[in-house]
Amino acid sequence: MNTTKYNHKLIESKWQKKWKKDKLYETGEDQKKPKYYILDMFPYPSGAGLHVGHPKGYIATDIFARMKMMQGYNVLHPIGWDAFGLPAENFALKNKIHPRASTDKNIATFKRQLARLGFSYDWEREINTTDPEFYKWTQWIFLQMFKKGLAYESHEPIIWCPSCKTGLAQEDLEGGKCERCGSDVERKPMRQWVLRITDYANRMLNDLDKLPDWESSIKDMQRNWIGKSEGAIVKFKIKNKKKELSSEASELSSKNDSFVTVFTTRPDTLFGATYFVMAPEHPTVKKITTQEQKADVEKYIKSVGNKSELERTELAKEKTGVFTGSYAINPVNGKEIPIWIADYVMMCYGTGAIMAVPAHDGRDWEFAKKYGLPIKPVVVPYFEASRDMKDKVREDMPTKKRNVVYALVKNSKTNKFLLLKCPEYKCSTYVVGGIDEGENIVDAGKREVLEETGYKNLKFIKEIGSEVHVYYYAMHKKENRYAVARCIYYELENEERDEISEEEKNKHEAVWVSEEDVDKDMIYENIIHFWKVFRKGEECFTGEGININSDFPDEVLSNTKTPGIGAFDGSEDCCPRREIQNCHHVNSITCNQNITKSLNGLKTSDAKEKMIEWLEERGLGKKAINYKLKDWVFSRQRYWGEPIPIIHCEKCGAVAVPEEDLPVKLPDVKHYEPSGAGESPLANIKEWVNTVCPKCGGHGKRETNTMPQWAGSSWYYLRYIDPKNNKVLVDKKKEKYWSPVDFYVGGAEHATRHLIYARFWHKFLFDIGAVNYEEPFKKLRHVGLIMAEDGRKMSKRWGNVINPDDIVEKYGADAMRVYEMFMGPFSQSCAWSTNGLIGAGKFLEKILALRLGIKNKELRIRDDLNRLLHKTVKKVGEDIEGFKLNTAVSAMMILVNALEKEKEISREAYEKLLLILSPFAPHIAEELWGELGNKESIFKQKWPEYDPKLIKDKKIQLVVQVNGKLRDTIEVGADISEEDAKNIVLESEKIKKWTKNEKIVKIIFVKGRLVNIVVK
RNA sequence: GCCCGAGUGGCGAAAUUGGUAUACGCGAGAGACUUAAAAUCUCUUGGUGGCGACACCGUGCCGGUUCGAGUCCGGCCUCGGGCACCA
Repeated sequence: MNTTKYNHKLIESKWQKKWKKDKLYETGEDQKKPKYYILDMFPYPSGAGLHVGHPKGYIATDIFARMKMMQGYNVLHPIGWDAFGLPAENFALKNKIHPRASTDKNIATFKRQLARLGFSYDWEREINTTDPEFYKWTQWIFLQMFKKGLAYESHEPIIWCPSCKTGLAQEDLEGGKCERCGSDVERKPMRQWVLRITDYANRMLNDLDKLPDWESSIKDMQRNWIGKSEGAIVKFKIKNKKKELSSEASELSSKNDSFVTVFTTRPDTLFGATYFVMAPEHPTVKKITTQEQKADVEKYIKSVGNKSELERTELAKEKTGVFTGSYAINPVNGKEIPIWIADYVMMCYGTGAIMAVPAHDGRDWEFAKKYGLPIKPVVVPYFEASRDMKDKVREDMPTKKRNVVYALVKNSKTNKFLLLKCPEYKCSTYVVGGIDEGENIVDAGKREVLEETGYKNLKFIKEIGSEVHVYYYAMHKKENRYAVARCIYYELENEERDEISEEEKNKHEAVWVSEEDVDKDMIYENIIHFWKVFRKGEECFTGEGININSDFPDEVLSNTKTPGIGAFDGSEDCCPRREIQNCHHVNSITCNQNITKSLNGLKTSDAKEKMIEWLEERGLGKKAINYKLKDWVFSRQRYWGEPIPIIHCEKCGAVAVPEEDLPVKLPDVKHYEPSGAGESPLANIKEWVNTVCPKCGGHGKRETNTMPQWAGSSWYYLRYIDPKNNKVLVDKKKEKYWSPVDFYVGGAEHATRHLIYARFWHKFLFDIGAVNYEEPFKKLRHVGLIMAEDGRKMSKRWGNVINPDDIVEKYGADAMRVYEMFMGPFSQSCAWSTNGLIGAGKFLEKILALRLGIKNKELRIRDDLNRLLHKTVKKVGEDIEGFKLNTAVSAMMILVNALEKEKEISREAYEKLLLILSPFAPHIAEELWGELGNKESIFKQKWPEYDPKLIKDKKIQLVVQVNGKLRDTIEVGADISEEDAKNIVLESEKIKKWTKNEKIVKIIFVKGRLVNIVVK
């Protein structure tokens, strides 16, 4: 190589062959060395092959892995194939080839494409989820779950994709449609296997806090997905309905009444429950609908059934519903409230029924307004003076309760509002005053306006919102005030006005303010609150506050005939959903002997607690936690997946395939199209299906459903550690050394599926003692997409796909690697730019050209250049560690630009440059390294070190500011003292210009950085 | 509606976490080499004013804290991602 142009094809293939031959990237097993396990989310080998966006993450991990190798770690950096599942099967169906054949072909393509980029994967550890030796262990894990009761059969309606002809999990939906084909999905009752992931919901949620090196956005997404809500379940008695409705006669249900249970996060608002709503599919609906309402209800249920899932959620703007004719009894006040059905209540969340509190829930409010249902406020906003202010409540002072009126007055002629400006507090308020004993609030407001502003003629318009409570310390009265404030809105009839007293004049000034400026100088939240309510119109109050209207009536308190806690027996009409019935998370509050008679005056959090206590004492409800996360629907009625290792026997039921019989191999079939009848194509292979029951030896039939695409990926990272072990899924000693994955990199789209499933399986494996750690992935980073040059996603549809093969062919693997790292922050999505790629190529060519200036004999490197070299070594190392690969590249560019200006450069400097470049551009670095006469691979070298002493600048540009504005920079010694700096700075002509006529107030000195002269 | 994240030149983006805003790269313009083009090299490149040194403005918008704000606080606007009638 003599020119600056280099033949990338030649050197890339040369070194790829050599590295392979020398087994350079074989994983070390010397457990005395520190280990580093760096993992990419393994690819799904689709038929389309790779585009340039796919390898971005692999390039980054490869750089990281190579640096760790050079730093002396045992590095595990494996790759494999996630190849079961719908996409592969649909591809095979479309192209009329067997999925086995198409999958093998796709893998070969992917492998070839990846190999060209020169990755340091240890191919000895390659895995493939469709390999029976691999999925044997996927099946084994399923069996362990089955044995622990975590895998169970269910017949509940599930999401069904009519186009893919299979059941799906909640996670397989995207915007209410099938994530694979975009079809509208249906609900279909069918037999299915389900994994009890909800049992792990709380642990998965809490343990997120143990993962400081995960991106917080992904943790937030998981928290959101798990969706924990704390609250209570409450039983509502159905009026005039006896237990004969119940399908089962429980010995605990000695009472004859029938109940419906709701879940609520706001038990404190139970007194405001003025009606009751069930989901249209709720099993109890049929039983409680009265004869008169039957026709309406049936018609409504039918109309809801015709709506797709999507219409019902996203597009349903207006709420609809219908009265069932029955009433429920509100347990806290004995009131009869109508039971409606409405499709804004979902069968799939909570208990499928709600208590409606229109005063404090937006949806209930909307519904109540539409259907004229009563709205009863039971919580009011509460404000306490904030901590820093002088009016903070004082424990040592008495408290006086007062009823207060806020008078909001508008002059319609000028469209302005009357406010009082208080100079003392630098704020404005409405006219505010106490209501005298026996005085009407409207009159009180008028009186106050007259006294404080002199305006005589006001017309009452309406009251704004409901009352608010304010607690503060009244300085002038030396007492705490608990004010119950209401706001009355008046309009000015005419501008007739009395003189007001001098005293009032001094306190505040009456001003008229336009609508936009009303809240400008308002500082008290309680004052602002009413203004917001006034402007937005009537809205329900969903926040926290103080309870009102919440007295337990005597007849309810004295009623001893309340049902016991035993009524939570899970009987169907009580609570049809398992999550609630068998809720493990219930904590009983210890019984309180004092009878609670009212929740009035309690803050929301206290009111919740008290209410739960009250309900629990009477067996009317209990504390409960609900999750959005649903159990994982785990069976697919399709061919291309791991067979579920279960045998059905008429006598013994579902029986596990004995472990020694694993794997249950996926049989070869001619026709693998899904039937659509809710059976997998495997059902047609009689000789495979019919078998012997392992338990009784009688006739058994194999389970014909297969596992979903996400099964293998839920544990594959463990198999890399010990890929050929045929005794256990992973040797526990090896696992202890290599686990957890130190660094995991992949797409953010896996935040709520793969990463939730894998954490679930891992925790299960931990529980059964198969692995050593509770969490699989220590550090997680997500890779940003590469968009096409036109800013759209790369897709066949737009014809904007760039194939890495073409890029490698034309510009070389190294240029592509450097460019993809340089294009922007790793996790951010970014558009491809061919010009940018060419720029990266130029950078490599510059390095190539530099070698012509190398002097082999001793060459003293200039101090400033040497400093830059060491700084760059430091920065590149730290940036790789912090995954700031774009700035690592830019740092190297800066160094190269500086070296380029030199006529001669030292061999040592050049070698250091090559060492830090090598993870990014392994082929060219290895080639140049060899060209210098080195016999051993550059990747066997030690990562270069920098000298911290050398890095320190001797001279700095001292920034000189006057009043924060840059006026001069002066070169000084880096360790200049404050005294010297000030003296030098004040001598500067440029600075004198700005300071000569001014008075210097003070001088700020920041060591090694700047001087700021403050003048007046 | 709720939960994240982000708004900096013509573009991709930097900024030692409160201390010279726009590093590095791309693009553009001018010049050198060339018969010419490509490639390569050199210079210029936030805006306004000025021949100029220089001055003023400038990190989505408004306000605040500070000697000093792209960075911190409060209130908006816009875009991206996730969830979504979640009771």
